[in-house]
Amino acid sequence: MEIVISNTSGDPIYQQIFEQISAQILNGVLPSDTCLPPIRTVAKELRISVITVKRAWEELEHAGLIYTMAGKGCFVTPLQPNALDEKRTQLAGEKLAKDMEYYKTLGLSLDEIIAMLKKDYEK
Amino acid sequence: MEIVISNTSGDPIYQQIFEQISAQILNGVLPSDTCLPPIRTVAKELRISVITVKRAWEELEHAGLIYTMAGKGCFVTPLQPNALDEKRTQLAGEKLAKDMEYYKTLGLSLDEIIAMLKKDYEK
Amino acid sequence: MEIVISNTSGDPIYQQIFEQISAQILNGVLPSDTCLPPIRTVAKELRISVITVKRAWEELEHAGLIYTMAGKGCFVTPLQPNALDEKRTQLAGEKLAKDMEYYKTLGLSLDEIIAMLKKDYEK
Amino acid sequence: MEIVISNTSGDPIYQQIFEQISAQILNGVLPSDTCLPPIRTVAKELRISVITVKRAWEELEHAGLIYTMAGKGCFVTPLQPNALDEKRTQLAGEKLAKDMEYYKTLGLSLDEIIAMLKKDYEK
DNA sequence: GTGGTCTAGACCACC
DNA sequence: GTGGTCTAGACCACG
Repeated sequence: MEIVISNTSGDPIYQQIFEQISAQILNGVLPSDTCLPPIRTVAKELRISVITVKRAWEELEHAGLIYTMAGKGCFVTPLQPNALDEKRTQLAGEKLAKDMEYYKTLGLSLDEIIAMLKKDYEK
Repeated sequence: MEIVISNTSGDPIYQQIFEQISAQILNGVLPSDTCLPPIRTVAKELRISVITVKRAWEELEHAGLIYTMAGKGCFVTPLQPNALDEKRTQLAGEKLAKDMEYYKTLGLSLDEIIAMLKKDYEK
Repeated sequence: MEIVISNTSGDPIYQQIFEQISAQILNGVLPSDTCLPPIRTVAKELRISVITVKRAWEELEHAGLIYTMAGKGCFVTPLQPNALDEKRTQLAGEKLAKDMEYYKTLGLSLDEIIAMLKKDYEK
Repeated sequence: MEIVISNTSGDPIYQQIFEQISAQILNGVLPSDTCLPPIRTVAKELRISVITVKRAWEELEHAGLIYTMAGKGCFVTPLQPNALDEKRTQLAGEKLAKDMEYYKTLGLSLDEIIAMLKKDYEK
């Protein structure tokens, strides 16, 4: 399990953690019922507050990606492969739909967008 | 000149204004040397604070899209068509590059992204 | 707007606040776009931490019952009457379904439950 | 004697056990002086800690539903049928009274509650 | 002035 | 040992 925090990105730390963990769950790196490391351990390793990690864990639980057993730890929710796929495209879809509006008001054509996309994807 | 503000989007108001005006400049709706309306007028019409409009204008000036003549008003910066295009793709490109990272960590393939893109674009 | 906190109930404070405010929104006591009092004010009045109030507000926002405008305050989300009704019965329904299981394992008949219900309702 | 544990319900394990055993005692499935299995056996079968089972047994004893004979085991307390009934309605009544408050603050009418109740009961 | 985030440190319940 | 809750106090962004 790997987490990288950027202090310059502007996004809140708990959200960066959420995005990275959720991605790892959704693309199968963290399989069902995997036990996440204790929040205090993560906090120490990342040199951030326990509260901040907990906040990220809460968002994950709220999104239905992990479940908590008091006194034991937090675990990856068992999800059917198609449920995983659904969540994955849903998460990406929301972001993409929001950005599309902006691209369109900028007057970019669909082809222009796709061209830029391909260029970026290879990096 | 049209601006629509959403209270529920979560984005700060000044940024919503910036995005909409900049888009109108970059896609040619607002041609070179067009005089923008006084910030007090805009503030009244949108029922928001003058400070907020000022902040948006500042961002526009900082981006080199408008220039201010003290006592006279704010005007659209004259730009060569290719300069316009460059800024346009630059702005879109920054956003797109940032989002791409997320799509990739989610494990989406290029084809999947393009498919979703096409679907959204038609709406 | 009235909030009563019980330290003996065992339920966390933020949840008590959430339940009371959500109830007031759902039964129409707090109409659309009502501005909630600042979290610091509520915290002072209830003699609890700002964080605890904020936590309750977050849950309300997550439930789609209020929306936040940074720098201005928090407001009741405008909802169609039927949407209100739907949320209301949904919230109650979840709790009720959970309890029903227990009543059934206790071997209570439907009539027994209804009888107790009527007796309690009048209090 | 059957016990089912849910890791996702959020309720503590010892409480889940308590609710299920107490229900079985109160509705007569476990008659007077029945000997409960040793806590170590239960712990093994459910793959949980002995401490957790012990905790549930303690709650049962505290509720007057079982009694312990050191070195011999735990047994169901002999209760008159009407005493059983009393405890049963008392347990259910406490829960129901608590929930009623919430339903009422949500503005649900008695008829609405009963309607939902009937619908749920059949499931 | 408002809310948004992060911190450090404490106490409790559960296992 | 684990997570759950609450506290007080700080800094920043928005309006």
